[in-house]
Formats: sequence, structure tokens, C-alpha cells
Amino acid sequence: MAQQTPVGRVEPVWREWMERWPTPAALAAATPGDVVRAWGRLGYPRRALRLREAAVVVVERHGGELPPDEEALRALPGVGTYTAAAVAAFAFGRRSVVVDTNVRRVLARAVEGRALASPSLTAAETRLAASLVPDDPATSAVWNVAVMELGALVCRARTPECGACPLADVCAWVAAGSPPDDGPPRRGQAWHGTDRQVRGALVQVLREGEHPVPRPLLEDEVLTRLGLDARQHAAQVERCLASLVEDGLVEPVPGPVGPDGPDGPDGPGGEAFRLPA
DNA sequence: GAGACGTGGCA
DNA sequence: TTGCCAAGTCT
Repeated sequence: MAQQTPVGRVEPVWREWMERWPTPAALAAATPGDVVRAWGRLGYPRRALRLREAAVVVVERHGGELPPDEEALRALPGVGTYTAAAVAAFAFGRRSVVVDTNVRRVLARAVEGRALASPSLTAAETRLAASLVPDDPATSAVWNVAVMELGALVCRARTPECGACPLADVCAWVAAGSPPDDGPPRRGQAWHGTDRQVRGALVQVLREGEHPVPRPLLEDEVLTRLGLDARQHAAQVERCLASLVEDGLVEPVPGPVGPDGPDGPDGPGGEAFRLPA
């Protein structure tokens, strides 16, 4: 849940989630629609599907208990290098190299003297992080969480609190006078009218209602909510809806066949959509 | 390896 | 207000 999402926003959803599905077996028994709905507005709802899929794999291949080694964790849907390392360290006390956005920023500043880490994780950063993690497993886990928390709470991206930082005395960035980022300007993600926005709105509409929504209603609702011109964006909404079905986030159901038959007012293609059962 | 993939809060 | 950014992963 916390992947690319501030922990403070995750916490309430996480609490409800864990109460409803306390074990992998419980989560594995949920439907995709259940988890997408419970995911709420955390964003990237495919993470909800993957989390459920991971629970299924845990039940089928690991006896219902999370495996402790990084390789097995990494094999679970939605679990990448960072998450596998974090779980191995924080849940199982294993020695691992946890490199998240916070760790990357702390090392970029303290060691390399730069204001921000590069846009994407490099092999050199991973090597640097690995070289700093203590050998002893228990100590390494403390190191990993400490560097992460330092980045999250003190060595923040936009408002670092160097006056409260335990590394200030040895920080290369502070020593250099805290120079601004020298990299190329970061590309802000366009949003209005993007597929991302349209997909989000489609899922949002379906999450709000309990019943399948006929295609025309669904598409009109999304266009209206986003303030998009139907003539310009109708095809886009169609395409996004298809992509959501492809992703397993949305399920088509046959529309009611009226007195005019399947090719009546709602047809052809007069089906409805819902979150997957 | 670049690009896709949501959402909301804060400066 | 606009833009940045958040415990990344997958293709």
C-alpha cells in the first residue's frame, strides 16, 4: 500500500484492511472487486489486485505464511526489489539492502553531496547502499529502518530539517553549502485529460455503486465529472475502459436485453460494467 | 530502459 | 495556484 503513497494516507485503509483480511488465506478468498473497493482512493488500484494475487500464491505455494527470504518474496505479484528487502528486514530480521526513495535521498545528500537522488534508481546507488549496511542481521535491520525514517522525517525532499539531523556534521551536502539540485528539471506528470485520469474516474464511479453500470451511463458520467468534451474524448474513454477490463480491474457483464432485443437501444455492445466478482 | 500507472497534500 | 512528490512495480 505504501508503494508511491504517503504512509499517513495509507494507515487508516491498512487498519480496516487488516481487520477484514487478517491472514493471507482470508485475503486470498476475497474477490478482486472486494479488494479494489476496499483499496479506496489510495491510487494505483492494480496494487490491490496484486496484493490479493500475492495472497493466493502465499496460500498455494507457502502454506499460507509469508516466506522469509527475498527471492521467494520477490516472486510474489507486486513485490519488487524494495518491498522484498523491506519485508525480509523488518518482518523477519534478515540482512537486506533496503533502498527506497527516502534512503536514496539520504545517501545522495550525506554521501554524494547532491540535493536529490537521480530520477531512477541506479546500480551505483544500490552498490553504495549495500556497502553501508552492517553485516549483523539484527543491526542491519535497524540501519535500514533508521535511514528510511531519517529520510522520511528529517531529511525530507522539500523541507529538510538539517538542524535536527544527526548526520549534519558529516553530511556532504551540508558541507557543500546545501546547493540546489543541479540535474535537469523534473518532468511533472500531465494529468488533465490523460488516460490515467480517465481510468481513475472510471474505477471511481464503479467503486461508488454496487450495481453494474451500463456503458453509456458510465462513459457519460466520467466525461461529465472530468469536464471533458465528449466528441474529443469518447474514444479515449472507450479505450481506457477496455484497458481496465484487460487489467482485471473492471468486468463486463451482459446488459439487460430489452423488448427490442440485443440490438435495441442499448445494443449492440449494450453491456454494463462493474468491479470484478 | 523509458513510460505507464492514481491520488491528495503541501509549499 | 500550480507543481512537486510520496515506504515502486511492471512491461
